[in-house]
Amino acid sequence: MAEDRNGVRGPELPPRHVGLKQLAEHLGLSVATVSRVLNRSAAANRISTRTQDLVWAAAQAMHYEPNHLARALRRKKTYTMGVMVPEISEGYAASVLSGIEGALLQSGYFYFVVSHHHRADLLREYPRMLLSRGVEGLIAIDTPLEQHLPIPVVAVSGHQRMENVTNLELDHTAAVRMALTHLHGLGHRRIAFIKGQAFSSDTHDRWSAIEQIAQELGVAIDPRLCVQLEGTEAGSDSGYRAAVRLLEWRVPFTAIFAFNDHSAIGAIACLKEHGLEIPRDVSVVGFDDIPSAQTNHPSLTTVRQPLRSMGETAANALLRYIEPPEPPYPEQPHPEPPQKAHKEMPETLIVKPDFVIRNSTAPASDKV
Amino acid sequence: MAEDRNGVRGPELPPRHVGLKQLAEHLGLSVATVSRVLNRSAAANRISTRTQDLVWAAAQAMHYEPNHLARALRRKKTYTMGVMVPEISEGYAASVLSGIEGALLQSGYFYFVVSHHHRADLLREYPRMLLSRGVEGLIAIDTPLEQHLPIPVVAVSGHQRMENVTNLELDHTAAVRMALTHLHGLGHRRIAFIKGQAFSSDTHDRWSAIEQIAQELGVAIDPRLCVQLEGTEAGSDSGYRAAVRLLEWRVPFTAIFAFNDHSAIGAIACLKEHGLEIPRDVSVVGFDDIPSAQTNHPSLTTVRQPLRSMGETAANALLRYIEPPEPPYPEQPHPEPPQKAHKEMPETLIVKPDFVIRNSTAPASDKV
DNA sequence: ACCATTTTTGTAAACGGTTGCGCAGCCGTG
DNA sequence: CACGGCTGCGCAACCGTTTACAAAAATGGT
Repeated sequence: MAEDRNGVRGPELPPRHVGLKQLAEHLGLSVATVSRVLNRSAAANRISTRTQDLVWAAAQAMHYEPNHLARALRRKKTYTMGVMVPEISEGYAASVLSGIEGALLQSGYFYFVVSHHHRADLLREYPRMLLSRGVEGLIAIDTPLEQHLPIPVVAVSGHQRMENVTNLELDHTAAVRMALTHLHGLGHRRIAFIKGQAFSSDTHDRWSAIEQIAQELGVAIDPRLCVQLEGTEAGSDSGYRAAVRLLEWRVPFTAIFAFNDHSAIGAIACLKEHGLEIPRDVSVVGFDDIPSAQTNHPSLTTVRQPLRSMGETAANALLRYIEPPEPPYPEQPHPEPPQKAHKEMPETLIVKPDFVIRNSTAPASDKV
Repeated sequence: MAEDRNGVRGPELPPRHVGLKQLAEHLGLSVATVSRVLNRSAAANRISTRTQDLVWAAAQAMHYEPNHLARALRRKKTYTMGVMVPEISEGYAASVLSGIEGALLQSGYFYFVVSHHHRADLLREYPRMLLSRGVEGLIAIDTPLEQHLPIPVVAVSGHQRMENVTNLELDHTAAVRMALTHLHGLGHRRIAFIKGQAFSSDTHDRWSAIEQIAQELGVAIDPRLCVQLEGTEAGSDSGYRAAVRLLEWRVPFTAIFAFNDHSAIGAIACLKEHGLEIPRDVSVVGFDDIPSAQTNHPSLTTVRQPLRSMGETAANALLRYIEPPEPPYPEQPHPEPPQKAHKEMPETLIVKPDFVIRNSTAPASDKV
């Protein structure tokens, strides 16, 4: 790796990698000067314009790239965030990630992604490893936080109130109101519910909202029409199995409100196999609006979580909290006092869902 | 951020963050000794067992976590990789990512993900930024490489032969052979093709394979039955539009071989709207086997790319190339010579596809 | 021509670890 | 008792940058 520092094979032409040292040497200047110029440091006004130009030119010519590690070590600023997700492949996390990525890279931040698979040891270890690597903030997606962390955290779909963490939550009440109002308006009164797995952080809040809104609308919640998802994988199978259990009770219902689109799709598959037609016999409402929601047959009426923009929001919230005053250039001769170090972290950020009506819901029938 | 190094508010109890320095001080030892013990460095045999125990105990007690940046700077080893993808959300990349993640983290590596969106400037900048951050290797997913990089690269679905890069390719010939043999066996002779976008690195190779296999099977390729995907977004819309163009030609066909599942799903939606039934009137074969392939209606017969395992393979190939001899512990008193620094990088790694037959294909009809 | 400034640049100490080398003791031996 | 070798550890340089401080050079005033 470091075998030919002085070019073993060729006549010593371009150094393996130029550092400030090489640059300075080549220019006949000190590293300090070069560094100051390249950083547009405050003290750079005091350096002659001629020298500055020379430095820039040389930097270009020699393809100087600062060593981020050294810089981060010295400045105590890594421009790096950590992101924890249950797993990557699963659509939900990927969409949020994509939003995070957009916002972070735009601000010059990179990020590490780690996926615990709800494994307790990883949930404990990863935050420490990330800290050790100097992340300045953490975004936890659908991930339970254990210890208090010495850096700001934004928890997407998180619910625990802790110091230093901002929870970014969907407005479940609004979401559920839209869904149930829709069903209620179509005449549905006997509604079955597929609850989320216990480990999913949204499960509890969503259910509370359901209880509240159901009461508002005067819709009874029949315990025999409630099933809970089982298993830890993300596919639609668990929704299928949930529907099987629902049918076994033989309690009639005209609609299902599923915990997410995956389970809705699974449930629909199951109902169809049992000779029921969707939405004629049973209406189904999903949640999330994953891509397959619109390609499914029938296409899914569902509550849309604006996942991408939730990711952006999370990242931006974190950035706001971390970033020192000046964005890229501190040019402006601000006469104001240097501004508070960083904004306060709000305890909760609420994001509004959308409701998209497709073909899996229709007026209630009495078939089932 | 560093305001209360000595605990402004409380009586100086636990230092903000313990470093080797604090540890050593507390133990009455030199940082050198502590470092050697904690690293199980070769020179640690020479340190008394008693001291070692003390060091470990103190490290535990004081929650010492080494600063990864400092360590990386000195050792010139960052345990970090870079991953470039077109975009994250799109299923393909996400699945591969998940495989990469598994393999890398298992080996103690973290990774940065960046997504160029086929933007030329990003394709140029990102590799440099990643280098600057000290990544030891790069995985490029469906991403054209421009410059030669001074680190090993594995290109998933990459095709350019360059120094330092290993291409991880699907065996397109095998894939196409399975798909076309299947259709041919069902009696299909007039087969339409949806080609990939020009920027997708698989497009060209896959098409070559199609030409080859079609000839082998004696299936004619009618230019009027070939359309190319347009647009840069990943959804199924472009497949829909492709099917529209296909129908406009009014040249009869009994099957479609789509470039990927997304476009297959879009095409199916379009055909259905035009009163065609799948697979009775037209059979459709997809490619990739994304999750919606099995929940789609009808479920998709498709070529499966083992995306997750391709990610794993890519990561492991990179690791094999980078890792110095010893995995975690160099315990064994190897008498052999210290082994070649690293394995040669093969030019290409081929991965075999699977073929999964579902409900979007059936014997040829003459309806269209 | 000389001193007080004001430019312009250099010196060196960090940042938090790793590591080559060497210095004390202690032991056994001739 | 002098000497060589081992054991157990510390000194100090180094990784590539940033930055407080100071020095050198240039400028201006008298």
